[in-house]
Amino acid sequence: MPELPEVETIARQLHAGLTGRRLGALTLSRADIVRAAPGPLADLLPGRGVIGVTRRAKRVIVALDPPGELIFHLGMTGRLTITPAGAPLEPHTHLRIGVENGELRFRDPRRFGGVWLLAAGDGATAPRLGALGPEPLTLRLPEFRRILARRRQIKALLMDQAAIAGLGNIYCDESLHAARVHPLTPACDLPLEGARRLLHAIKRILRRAINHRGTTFMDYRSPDGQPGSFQRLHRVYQRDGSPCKTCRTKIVRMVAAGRGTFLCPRCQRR
DNA sequence: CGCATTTCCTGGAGGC
DNA sequence: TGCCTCCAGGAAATGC
Repeated sequence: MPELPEVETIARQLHAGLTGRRLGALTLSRADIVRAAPGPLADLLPGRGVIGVTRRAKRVIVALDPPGELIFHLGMTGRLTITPAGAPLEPHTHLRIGVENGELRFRDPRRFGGVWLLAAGDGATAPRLGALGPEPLTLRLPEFRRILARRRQIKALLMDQAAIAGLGNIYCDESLHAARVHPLTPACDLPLEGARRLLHAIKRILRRAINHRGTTFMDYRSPDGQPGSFQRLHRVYQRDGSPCKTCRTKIVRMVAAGRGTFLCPRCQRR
């Protein structure tokens, strides 16, 4: 499940592998993964150059010349790889684009992900590419406090991409535990010190996860095929029944914001 | 407004 | 071994 650190890892590798290359032949095996485009990708992409690859929230953005943006959202099981030409085709490969050193491939078994081709700057209004809140890594405390100023469960708020963009279930739970905040706490009930702790925890955990190339539980691999390793440093996610690494109390699982949610009932009191 | 539920989709896990 | 059912979840839509 690619969240911000995984998408950052993917974008960095694609940037290294694609920048300065020209896009070639295109094969689209499942048309419905293209969520928005001004016309057929096969007419619009081949021949264009790649200026660079960046990340915004959980999206991979390929900047094109002539100008435009090819955006990938990976959903749950989406994977982007740069594959040698002629490598065996893996199941659920929906899109292939030739590049000089091989092929950019987009796979996504569950198809929660998708592809957008946009004129530069059109990102905010495209269908199924909803508005995004600020990036957590550069968020400052006063703005974070404004975001928190609502009577809404803190977990639901952190998961809402329109409030803060890029956190998903894993890093949300890990951050709440590190900051000792219960997931059901109304956001506006967090005192100044709690908000400061939570923001610092979010940033620290995201940075450390990026350094570990993200978390791999099942599907996630970066474009070079390697798994991440941050799962070894998880303190609550998927650890229900195991002792809290801080206080030895058993980690419990509950449902919050419609998602499996892991917490330490002692470290994270209501 | 906020929260829960449903929808999309497949592979993996567990039951029998 | 082989079915069957259930369930995970990012994000949007729907219902209360």
